[in-house]
Amino acid sequence: MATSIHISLDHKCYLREPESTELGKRIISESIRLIDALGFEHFTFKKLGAEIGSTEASIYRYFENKHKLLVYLVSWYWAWVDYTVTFQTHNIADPRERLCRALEVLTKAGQDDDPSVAYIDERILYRIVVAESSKVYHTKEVDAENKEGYFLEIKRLCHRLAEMVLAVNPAYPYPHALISTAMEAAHQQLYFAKHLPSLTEIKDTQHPEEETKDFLKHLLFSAIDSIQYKSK
Amino acid sequence: MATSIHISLDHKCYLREPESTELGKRIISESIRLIDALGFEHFTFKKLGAEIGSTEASIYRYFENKHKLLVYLVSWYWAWVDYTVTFQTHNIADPRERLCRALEVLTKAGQDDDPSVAYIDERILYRIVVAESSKVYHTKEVDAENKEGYFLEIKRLCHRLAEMVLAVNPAYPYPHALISTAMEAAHQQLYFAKHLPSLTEIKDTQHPEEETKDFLKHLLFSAIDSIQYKSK
DNA sequence: TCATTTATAATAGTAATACTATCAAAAAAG
DNA sequence: CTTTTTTGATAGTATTACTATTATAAATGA
Repeated sequence: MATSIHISLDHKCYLREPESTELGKRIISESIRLIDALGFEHFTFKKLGAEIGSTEASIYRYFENKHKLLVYLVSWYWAWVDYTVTFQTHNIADPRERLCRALEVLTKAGQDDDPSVAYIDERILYRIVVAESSKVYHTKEVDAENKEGYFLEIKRLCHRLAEMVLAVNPAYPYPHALISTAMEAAHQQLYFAKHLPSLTEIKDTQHPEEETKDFLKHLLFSAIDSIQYKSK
Repeated sequence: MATSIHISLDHKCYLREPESTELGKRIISESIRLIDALGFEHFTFKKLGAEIGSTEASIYRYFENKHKLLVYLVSWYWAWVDYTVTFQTHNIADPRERLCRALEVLTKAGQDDDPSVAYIDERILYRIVVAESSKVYHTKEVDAENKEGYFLEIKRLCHRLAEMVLAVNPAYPYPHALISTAMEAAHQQLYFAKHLPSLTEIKDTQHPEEETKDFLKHLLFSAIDSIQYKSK
């Protein structure tokens, strides 16, 4: 991912497009740093304003509230993973290998050294996604926000991966459920490894992403393969 | 579960034991109703006070803040599931059948018609757990709260189920990861079925718990069985 | 039973959060 | 170089998340 790419979202969770201005980009890049440092509940627009040498009021011109900013960050992340999965799998003919590669991207999305967008630190963003992303849809407003298209990016990726599952075995009956479970588990297991280690065999030392990938690979392929293959 | 049982927690996330007084019990039973109705972010002690004809200040004598109240509710839920799993599986000799039964309890914990504790509506509590439980450990305070023992109940259940996995196949290398994934997925898939249906094949119509159970049963047993059996 | 401890209700108050409004200055666009 | 747009500075409001105080009510215990 050496050349610069552009990730655009399928919805407008913002008031003003943050990538269109200098201030907007600073809001994004510093909010990533600050949410990671403080945790989402302790993060406020006032603190962010102080951090970037601007004011609360100016930030409110870009995002209605901090929840919508989180939606933006998480949606951006899923759009980026979707792009990366597509890019990394497009010339792989074998369905099993393709799904394997996709799982690798999914579990190693936090390892990227070569950021594709200058003002977004993907490694820190990944930590935010692991720790906070479930909050974007665990709200009373989930149905209204779903209608607004706020979750299109994760749905698109889920569907793409589910199709890869079906390419391996068209008879597997729960491709989307399997993938959404894996997408959540990829983050959860890393979080558990770090904070609640007795809930997982994954160790936070060494290469937790690698171990998570192995666990998920085995989980997915045994589920897919234990259904007798039937072509469409 | 006809006779009354007593669920006690392994930690003190409260200031005063709520089950020891009339007010304490009203705090628990009405907070369950109110969190379900408003969602956790819109829920406040002031609103709860109004609901139960008491005051904010009185509630603060039982719980330091609303987060600790949620910890209490979710811990109670896991302790109750743990109790139910133990009760429902203790005379089943066959390891596979035992794990099956446990998975059934896990996915159908919201179906209980015959509440074991008078002031706790387990069906509503289950909805709260499905929608809000991940928030109890997704905070900056997770490590400190873990030290205080706030997550002992879920860890105990996870370990119990992991042992059931090992009883089926002692060679399976990720029993805790598998179970923690399943515990989370049981709730997530129900939530997705209701709010983000394109992420799952589970339908919210009819019997989503039954479908979730089938999905998880297949997922777990294919993972466990695809490792060659080796006895300890 | 009465004295004493303890729990609750009522009220008030503070600091922080989550915003909204106004207006002038600066920057960008035409 | 004028007009529009964006930002910064400031102020202000309602709500949240508490803490403190005191009077009363209830429970306890000698």
